[in-house]
Amino acid sequence: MQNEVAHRRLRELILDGTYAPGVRLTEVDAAAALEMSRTPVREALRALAADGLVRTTGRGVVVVALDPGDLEDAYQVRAALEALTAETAATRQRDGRLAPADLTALRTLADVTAETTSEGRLVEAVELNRRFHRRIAELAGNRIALETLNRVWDQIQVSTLRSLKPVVRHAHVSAQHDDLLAAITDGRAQDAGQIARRHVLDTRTTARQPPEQQ
Amino acid sequence: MQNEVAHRRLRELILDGTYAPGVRLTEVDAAAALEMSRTPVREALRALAADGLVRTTGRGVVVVALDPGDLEDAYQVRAALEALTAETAATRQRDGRLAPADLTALRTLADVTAETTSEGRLVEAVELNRRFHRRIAELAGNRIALETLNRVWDQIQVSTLRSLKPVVRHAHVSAQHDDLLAAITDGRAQDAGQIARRHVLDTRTTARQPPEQQ
DNA sequence: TTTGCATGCATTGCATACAATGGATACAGT
DNA sequence: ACTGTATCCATTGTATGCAATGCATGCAAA
Repeated sequence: MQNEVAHRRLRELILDGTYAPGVRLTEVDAAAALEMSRTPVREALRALAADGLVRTTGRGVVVVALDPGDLEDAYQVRAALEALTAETAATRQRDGRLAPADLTALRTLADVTAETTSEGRLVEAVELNRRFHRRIAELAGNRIALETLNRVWDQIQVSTLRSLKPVVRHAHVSAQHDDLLAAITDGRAQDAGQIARRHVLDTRTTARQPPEQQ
Repeated sequence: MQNEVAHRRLRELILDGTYAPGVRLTEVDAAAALEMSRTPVREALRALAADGLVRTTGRGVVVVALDPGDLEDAYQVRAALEALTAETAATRQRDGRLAPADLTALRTLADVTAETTSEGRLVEAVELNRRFHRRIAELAGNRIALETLNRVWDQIQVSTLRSLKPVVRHAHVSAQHDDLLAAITDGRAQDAGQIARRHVLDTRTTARQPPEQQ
């Protein structure tokens, strides 16, 4: 199905910054770029709007960036949900419903993320960091929370990508990851939730406003 | 725009139970029912899928109902987010950023909801209850949280509508509403969050599985 | 110079024709 | 009877034409 292809490809292009916030996309342009007719592209643009990644104006769609207030709100939502997933994952661990392999994989992911971050490979670090957090949500086994978090992560990512800079206190970030992992491993559910919330709020960045381009 | 009309009308029909979970909808049927061509209807169906209200099979869309596990997950997400919005609303009240009129309106809404519930007018009660909770989220002023909650509310509503029954402990529910309102009015943010979470989890119901119809 | 207005044009909204797909059904062979 | 297979048909997927919309541009009038 070409509309799914279009949706996936356009989403990639937005999340990796190729289409920056403020950039305008018309159906015909996107159709030409993806070499398909307007119909599937049109549906893909609608889907991106539902994802909150673009805003439809009367005149094509525009890649969104959250204003600083909305971005703060998004972090609050993310913190609440990641506290939930961390707590749930820890509970499942305590009840013996997590495979040991899951935790070692998470351990590895945390290590690789720390290394990549400390070396300043920013784009990779963003991707790995997201995978670490997603993995925890997956371990919680809450499908609704995972889907919701995916939306929020997307919106935060597109809004902060332009202002990527070396993580200043990367040792702090890595330590929080370690603490979180330890709490989950020990099945300390409440701790895990609180650490996750604290961590998300500590990594808040502010958005740069998008230039209303084209 | 007809696609918006189609989206709105189909959403209504699903949320009020006219199209029950498990019912299959084809593009042509829906187009005929709404008296428009397939194109806008098709977009509306896609939007409903993005809302999580229908699931697209290769053969038309099917009105979803969450299975018991997913429904439980949805309540967990709802509890986490309503804790956030209640806490935020209370904080704003404490900081004097809420208008007194907002709180009296909420007070009235709580009273009407209690009355309707105690009289067993179920459909109205569902609507009023949702408005009460939505109003609090609006007072929190967190747009992202409100949008996210709307999705979760929709999914819970469509999954529980078939099993509506008189609220057994309606006095308990009303008392929790009153407690929540009091905590917000007093600006007791942490209390408000905890009461909201407790309340949501106390009102959990279990879903009846949809018949795979037609 | 500025404001109002008309006109053109880019772009989306909608309808419809046609292609592709995949599930159901009927039939043949064992 | 049972299984495999060919065929049909319902339904969606895609392309494209035409209508509607609204923004931008230029021109005229004050």
